[in-house]
Amino acid sequence: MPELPEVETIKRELDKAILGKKVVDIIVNNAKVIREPKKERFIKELKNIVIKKIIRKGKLLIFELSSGKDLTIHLKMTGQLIYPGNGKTSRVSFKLSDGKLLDFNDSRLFGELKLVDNWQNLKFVKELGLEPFDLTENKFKEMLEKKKTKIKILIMDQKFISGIGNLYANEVLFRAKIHPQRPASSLSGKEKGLLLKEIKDVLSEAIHYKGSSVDQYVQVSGRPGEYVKYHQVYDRENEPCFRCKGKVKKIALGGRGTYFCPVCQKL
DNA sequence: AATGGGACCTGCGCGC
DNA sequence: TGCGCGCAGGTCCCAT
Repeated sequence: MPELPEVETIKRELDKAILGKKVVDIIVNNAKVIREPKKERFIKELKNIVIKKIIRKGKLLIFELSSGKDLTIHLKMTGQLIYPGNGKTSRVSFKLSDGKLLDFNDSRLFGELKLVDNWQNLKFVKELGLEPFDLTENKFKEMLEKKKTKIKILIMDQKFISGIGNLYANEVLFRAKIHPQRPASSLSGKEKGLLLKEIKDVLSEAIHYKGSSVDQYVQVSGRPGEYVKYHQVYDRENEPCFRCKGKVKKIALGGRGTYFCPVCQKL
């Protein structure tokens, strides 16, 4: 499931691979992933435009185009961007001016491609919380103060803070020794500070290792990301905690698999 | 207001 | 072996 580190990895690779290139053709194998406008207009308005700039906001990728419009890409759970692609399993392929394909793969069809006038006007973007790296300790403490929500649910809320999904939420809380069901406002000042530090540290490390290849995520090159090796709790139910040798526990929280060490992370 | 559940989807792994 | 089922989780939507 691509979260901030995976999308950032993709963004950096795309900067090197396709920036400044022209889209010369669009091959649509499944129109469902094109959310707006309709397929015909999407193709027409993308043809012969140049990719001027690539931006990441939370888990969203944005291509700013020479036409003045923007192409936004949300990978959701199983989206992949592959370059150079072969077009074989793609939902949509973009043929570029270098003759190569940029493939958008997405087995589950949750992903979203949108061609919009201005990405900043998207509701999703307007409501998006701050980037973790833009947060100061004081600001973060203030944000947590009145929130009674369970801390894990809160840090996965894209309106609260952008970029953290289920995998990294589990990892971050383990490292900060905070139980996922703690009410956000119950954290001490020290815990809040440590939580923000671990959010930044874990995300930075994951970017360094080019993301976590669980499920379908791969880099643009098709290679896996290496951060899985460093996971402490995610997908480790009943395996020993690396810190205390207790057993990693799995519970459901907000319908999502939640992994933690009940010894290290007290309620 | 905040929380919980379902919907959207497909592929995989499990149990029988 | 093969089939059917449950589960995986990002986001939106609806009900309570």
